[in-house]
Amino acid sequence: MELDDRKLKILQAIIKNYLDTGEPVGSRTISKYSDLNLSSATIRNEMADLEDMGYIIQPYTSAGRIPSDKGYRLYVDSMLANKKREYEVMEANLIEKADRIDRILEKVVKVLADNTNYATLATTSSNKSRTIKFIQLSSMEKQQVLMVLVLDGNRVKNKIITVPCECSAEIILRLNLVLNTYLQGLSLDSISLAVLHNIKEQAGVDEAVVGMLLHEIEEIMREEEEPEVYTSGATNILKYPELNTSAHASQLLGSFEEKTMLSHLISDKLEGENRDIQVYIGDETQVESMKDCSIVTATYEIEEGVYGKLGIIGPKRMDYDKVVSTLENLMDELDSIFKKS
Amino acid sequence: MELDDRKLKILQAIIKNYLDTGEPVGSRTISKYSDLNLSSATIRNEMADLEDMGYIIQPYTSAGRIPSDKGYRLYVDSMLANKKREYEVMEANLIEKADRIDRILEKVVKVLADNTNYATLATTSSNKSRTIKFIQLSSMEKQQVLMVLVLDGNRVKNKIITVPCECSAEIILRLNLVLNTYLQGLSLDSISLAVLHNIKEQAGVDEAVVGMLLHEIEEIMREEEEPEVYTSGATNILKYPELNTSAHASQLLGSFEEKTMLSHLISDKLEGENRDIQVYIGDETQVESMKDCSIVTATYEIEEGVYGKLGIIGPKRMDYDKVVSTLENLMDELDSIFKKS
DNA sequence: GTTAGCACTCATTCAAGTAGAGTGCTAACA
DNA sequence: TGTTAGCACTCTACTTGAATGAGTGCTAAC
Repeated sequence: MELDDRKLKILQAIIKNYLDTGEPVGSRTISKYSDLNLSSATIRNEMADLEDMGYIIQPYTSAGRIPSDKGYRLYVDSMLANKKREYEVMEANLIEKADRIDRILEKVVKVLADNTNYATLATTSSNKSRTIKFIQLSSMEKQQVLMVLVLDGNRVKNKIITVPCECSAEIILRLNLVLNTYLQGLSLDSISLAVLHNIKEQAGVDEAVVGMLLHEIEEIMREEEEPEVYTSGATNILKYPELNTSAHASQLLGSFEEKTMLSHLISDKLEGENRDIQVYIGDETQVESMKDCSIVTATYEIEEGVYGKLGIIGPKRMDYDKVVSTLENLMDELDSIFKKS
Repeated sequence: MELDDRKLKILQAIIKNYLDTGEPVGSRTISKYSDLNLSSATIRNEMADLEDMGYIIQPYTSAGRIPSDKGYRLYVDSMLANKKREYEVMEANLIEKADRIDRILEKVVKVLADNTNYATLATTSSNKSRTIKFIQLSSMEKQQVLMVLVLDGNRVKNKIITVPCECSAEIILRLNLVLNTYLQGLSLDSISLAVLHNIKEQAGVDEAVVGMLLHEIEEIMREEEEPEVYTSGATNILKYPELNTSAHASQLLGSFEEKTMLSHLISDKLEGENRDIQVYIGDETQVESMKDCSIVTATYEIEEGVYGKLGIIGPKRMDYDKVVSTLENLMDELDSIFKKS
């Protein structure tokens, strides 16, 4: 059997209607509210075909039809194909005051969640190791040293370190010089033993102290390799009855608190793909608890070659059209923000 | 009518039972499972009295009784009175690696949520204005300056500032000196115009730049006055059927994303009280959406005279005993951590 | 003061019945 | 040959009513 034009139109009508109502769609509804001018009987025949072909499902005998994952997939694909980039005005006063990635992303997920009424998340890049832009040690009181580490993308990390001996101003100064000289521009992977050796040699202090500092630097950077996850609007999920069957909802929301799992969710599967928008429907998410959800992800560029992801999680019947265009819009915005900085 | 000993015992039995089951408690249950050796009929008489006195409620004719807010209140008060500080071993490897308040609190709320199975939150102190411990400017590239601000309690804030002109190393050095000299130890309120004047005079740079820096400092400190809120275990709320009526749950969880509201929740009402543990039952929380919840809060000391709060939000029938002892335990722990640092 | 007994109340549960939406199939029609 | 009208059928959702049982209040007896 072939999916001819009429079948396609009927399928689209079914999906559109289902997206609106969340209820199974009957033949009469389509016959009445579409511009096909066909009787319900004809629609029924076609629907039977569409069901045979796997695009729609009948939850039980004599109920209307709902789209299957395959049906959604077709719909989404055709939508992505002739997307007409209709820009919405989004209150994107993001740039102001948002001087650091974490602030920006916090705001982005919030804006996104408010705009779409779905759950949203954003991750910073993983895998790609960050490089050191700048290190600054300052002696605080007694044996405490404040270390500030600026990584590329202006990610600032700081840590207060208690060192075994008191450090004079000169020592701190020297350490700053040495550390910056040798480490600037390096990523964790590219710090060689030779570099470490040089640092220790030229630091002019107790090797234990230097070792400690280096250890902390390593730790901070390792930490940074774990992508951070920002979420918002998790409770939006409760708004969709089909996801709000306490068993699922609770599990789903739970996973929003366990952020590590989420980061895998949207990072893993996108490795190496192009930076377009991706849509995962139902089982395609590969996560049991999300089998009734869809995930839409987008990639943005933090810095030359360093990517982060945005994700939206909602019911399968999410408003793909709006989500995609919102994401596209935001993605461009983010790109330009990061390129500027 | 008087609340004699027997009535009290019956009330306690009712509450205990209700805490366990979440179901209304009947007279027969009490007669059977308490050591009072009274028939159900007698219990019924007493229960009628207790109801008249407002300690228990009958949800509908011929249902068992459930404790009223007033009943809970009595129970909690008597419990707090003869509390025997039974320490539980809590996996409090908090101290390690947690060198900054935010990390500690993040961990605390998580541990607390895992231990109690309720939703938890922690706020840093508000109102009490923080003081500047240390300022460090560093010139990054071009016209960007990294400002690191250490406040009391070792709260480290940083911001990258784009200044209108390039700053030489000497200028930065001088600015550091001047800013630290004049601002160290001051809170936002105690920075006088005279101080500002002195700084501008001695900075030796374009007044615009100094103004900008001061402005940023002010902003950071203002930001810091807004207490930050850390939450965890929000979804635990879904575990309690009486809170999981979609209407409420959704609103309740929603307020967990709106952290500002939460901070008021546990900060406002405690101003000026002693630092004991406080319990708010039902309407006492003063929040409509929490009228079926109880909140238990505890105060910990970040630094001499600076307090933060911990809060646990659960159903009215929460295990007050456990919650209180867990909080007490944790509170001491926190106090000692912060005193050490 | 305590208890046994009894009538009464009311939520909950289950089964049966009804309404309605929707289908599949067949026969008629253009 | 494709389309449509009509009809019997299916299945869910909703309503109704009866049975159940937990629990009470009241009264009278101990």
